[in-house]
Amino acid sequence: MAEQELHIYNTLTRTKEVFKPINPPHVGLYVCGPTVYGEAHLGHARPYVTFDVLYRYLSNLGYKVRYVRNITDVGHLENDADEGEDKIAKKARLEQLEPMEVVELYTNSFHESMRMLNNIPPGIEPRASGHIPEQIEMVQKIIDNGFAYVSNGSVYFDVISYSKSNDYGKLSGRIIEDLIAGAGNERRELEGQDEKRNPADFALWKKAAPYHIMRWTSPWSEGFPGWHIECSAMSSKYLGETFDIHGGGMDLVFPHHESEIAQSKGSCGKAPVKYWMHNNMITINGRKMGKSLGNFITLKEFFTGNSELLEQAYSPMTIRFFILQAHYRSTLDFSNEALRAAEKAFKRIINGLRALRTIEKPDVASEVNTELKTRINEACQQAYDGMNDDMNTAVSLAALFDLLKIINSIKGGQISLDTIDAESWEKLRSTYELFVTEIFGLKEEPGKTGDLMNNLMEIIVRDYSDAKSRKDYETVDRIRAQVKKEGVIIKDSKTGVSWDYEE
RNA sequence: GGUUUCGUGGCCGAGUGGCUAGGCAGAGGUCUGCAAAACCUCGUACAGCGGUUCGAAUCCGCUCGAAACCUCCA
Repeated sequence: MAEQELHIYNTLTRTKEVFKPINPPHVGLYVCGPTVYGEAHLGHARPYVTFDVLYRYLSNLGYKVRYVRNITDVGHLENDADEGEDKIAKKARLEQLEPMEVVELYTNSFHESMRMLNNIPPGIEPRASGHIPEQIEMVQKIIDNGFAYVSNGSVYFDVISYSKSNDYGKLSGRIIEDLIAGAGNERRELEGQDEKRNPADFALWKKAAPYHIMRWTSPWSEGFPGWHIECSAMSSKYLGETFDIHGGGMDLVFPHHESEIAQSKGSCGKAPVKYWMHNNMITINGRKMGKSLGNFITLKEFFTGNSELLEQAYSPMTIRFFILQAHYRSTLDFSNEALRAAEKAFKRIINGLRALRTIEKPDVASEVNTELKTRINEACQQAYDGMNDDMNTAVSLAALFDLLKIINSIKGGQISLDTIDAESWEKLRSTYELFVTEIFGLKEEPGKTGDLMNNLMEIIVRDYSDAKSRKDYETVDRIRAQVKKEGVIIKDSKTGVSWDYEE
């Protein structure tokens, strides 16, 4: 059915490329995970939903995907403060908790949010703190190769030395001379700046200041790993020196991913990644939602509605759908109105799924409607075309809405099943089911459709239907009014009676 | 200051040389004991000004506006 190849936009080449795995059918996928020093917010949901859909789609295409997403629990320097201080250590002091307590708290919370968003857990979720030896080993290799130097117990990557034989700045489109000069911009004087040979150099290992809590022994000092080395060390450990896809937010392109490339090439001489994929930001009032801007809304707040910026609670599936409605490389603007629209649209899609599952298709079609057949074929094709064109979920979703109209028309009696041939019906059914549940990962909201509820409603709906066929409208109205009190709506249609939760 | 990106109808959001995106909201209609749902119809939108072209929302230039990165950041 998917007769087109998957194209993905590669930040490295700034073009859409045909996706060809290095060792098919295996695919290595690495996504930068969270730094667990705070609650995950809406902005965090974007890459994890985006790359979850990629993971699901690749798997569906038959690839064996190894999906690795790290947990950053080592903490990095905080540069917006007066002093350099470990993020996790700082939070620990403020809350009177052990650093690893903070790490556990927010890691668990993160996992809970991911589970609610129906993201499939990565196959491997390595923690930076559990891979200190690998990071030290990699730093040593870079030193041995002459691309790093030790200065006062810290180790820095030597950008100038590296640039003589490599293109530092290729991924982010930066010009090395500008970086080396470090002039023109309003860079602040950062701690340790005087230890560097050049402002563009970045830390591979930092000697711990006395107040720094998280520290490990290394050949150079008691300290902690630099800002970018964990991803390099862990991705190469689990996916090999060169792997297929590396994903993350656009804000990580420089310096994080640029430095990952440099570290890998500096240690083993190979470029680490074939396809770099970056999702765009979620904005609020036109500005990036971010920790440092203080304009973020946590996922938990969305789920509970407990925020002054929110007019109501929004379910995890609403959030997921909201993200899917835009292309991942576009900015996506948050607003209550947009969320409410996503909520209603999601509901329609999921109701369509429920309807679809109740439709029984007779084996024979009396008179086939060729126009309808074409419409089904085109919509199904468009669903795949959208995904194949750099994962354009917005286009695929539009195709699903076209299929949804057909499903609802069948259910509502406007289209007769007799006019659809068996093959087209099966295509419609399987495509809709596959895209909604498997590829987009949308599902009925948990707790809303327990078996008990379904069974009880079955009884009630039967009485309702009986009363209706007797034209006992007094009973009909009474039943409807009673269930409405419990937040359930009974809906009549030509093909039967169904029920749903009230808005 | 440097680099890059963007500006689409009331809102969100695809598209990127000629062909209806889609969703939400709104208007009208069909169906219906009523209601809800569903279905059908309706919006001639592409920041502004020039240019290229038979033809531009889509390419080029300028103007205006916004954002991201250059510092931890999804």
